[in-house]
Amino acid sequence: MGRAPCCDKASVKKGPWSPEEDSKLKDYIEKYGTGGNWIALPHKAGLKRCGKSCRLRWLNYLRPNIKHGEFSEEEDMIICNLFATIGSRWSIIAAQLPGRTDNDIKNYWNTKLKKKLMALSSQSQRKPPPLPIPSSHQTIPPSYKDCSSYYYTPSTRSFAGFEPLSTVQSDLLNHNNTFLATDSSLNHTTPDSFVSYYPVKEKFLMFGSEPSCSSSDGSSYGKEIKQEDVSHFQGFCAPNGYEDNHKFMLSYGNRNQWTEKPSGYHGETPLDYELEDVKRLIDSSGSNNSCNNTNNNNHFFIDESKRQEKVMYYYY
DNA sequence: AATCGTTACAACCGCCAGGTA
DNA sequence: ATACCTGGCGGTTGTAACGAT
Repeated sequence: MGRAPCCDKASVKKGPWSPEEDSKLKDYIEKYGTGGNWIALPHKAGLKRCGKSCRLRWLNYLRPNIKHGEFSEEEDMIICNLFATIGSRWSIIAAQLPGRTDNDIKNYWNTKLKKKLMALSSQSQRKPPPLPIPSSHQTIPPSYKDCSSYYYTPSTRSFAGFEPLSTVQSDLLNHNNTFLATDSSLNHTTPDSFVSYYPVKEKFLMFGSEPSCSSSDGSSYGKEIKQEDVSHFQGFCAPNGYEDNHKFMLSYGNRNQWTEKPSGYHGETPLDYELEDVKRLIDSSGSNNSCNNTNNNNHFFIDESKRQEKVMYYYY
């Protein structure tokens, strides 16, 4: 059999927390900790609240070092990056933003950031410029053959190659909209190599993941990204014009290859704004952005030198 | 000043994975 | 082996604050 029920829902208080309740909860946790049992905590602390409610109140509001107020452009950028990479996994995103909670970020995204991007999107109702795509599906611009990946700059209509751009926590990618593949068909069987696909409506978007900072207070809240969890990551996908039948450019190690849409991929998009808008937002924060988080527990940092290279897309 | 619409955010709800009896 | 609890998470809702008319 299991444990006793967590609380009698009929007798617990709901709704906004009063300053007295906040004070009781804060005092209790500062004195005794949570004891690893949120369900028992409210009774011990003299609160008529559900344990879940206490936990939420503590994590989202009362916990030390919680940051409230405006998000910086740098934070915007990190959120956009990670959202584009892993979707709405707010707790993971929050773990990269010191002092921010998943709830905070979720609210911020839903109420402000998404609209900001949508507004940018509506400003640019335009087709992408024609691209100098290689005629063969199996080739890449010759001058970039030595590059692990390359990207297209719309403003200059040019390509540039770049180094392996980023790493990503492997378990970040276990996401509905993400596909992992060790590509045996390409004889590329390094255990930690994989290809990942991130869809964006009509175009496809690949952000090199920018795992950065661990949670703000060193608590267990959020997931820490550990270096050893990281696999080298190269990924790229591209649409076949505006059709559904997308071709994907795979890029990993020194290999680049066009391929068919992966089986099992159904292409529902997590984003409904344009890649360029996201990119513009990221670019708009300027070149002096850096992750200044000095938390010594960080396992990651943002490599700003790679930021401009994050977005790659290709048409053919 | 009153009303209505919008925004921001705190809190709740329901689901799930993992743990425990 | 199984039922069920707990903690964690993402989605959604409720409401106070604010702004426009």
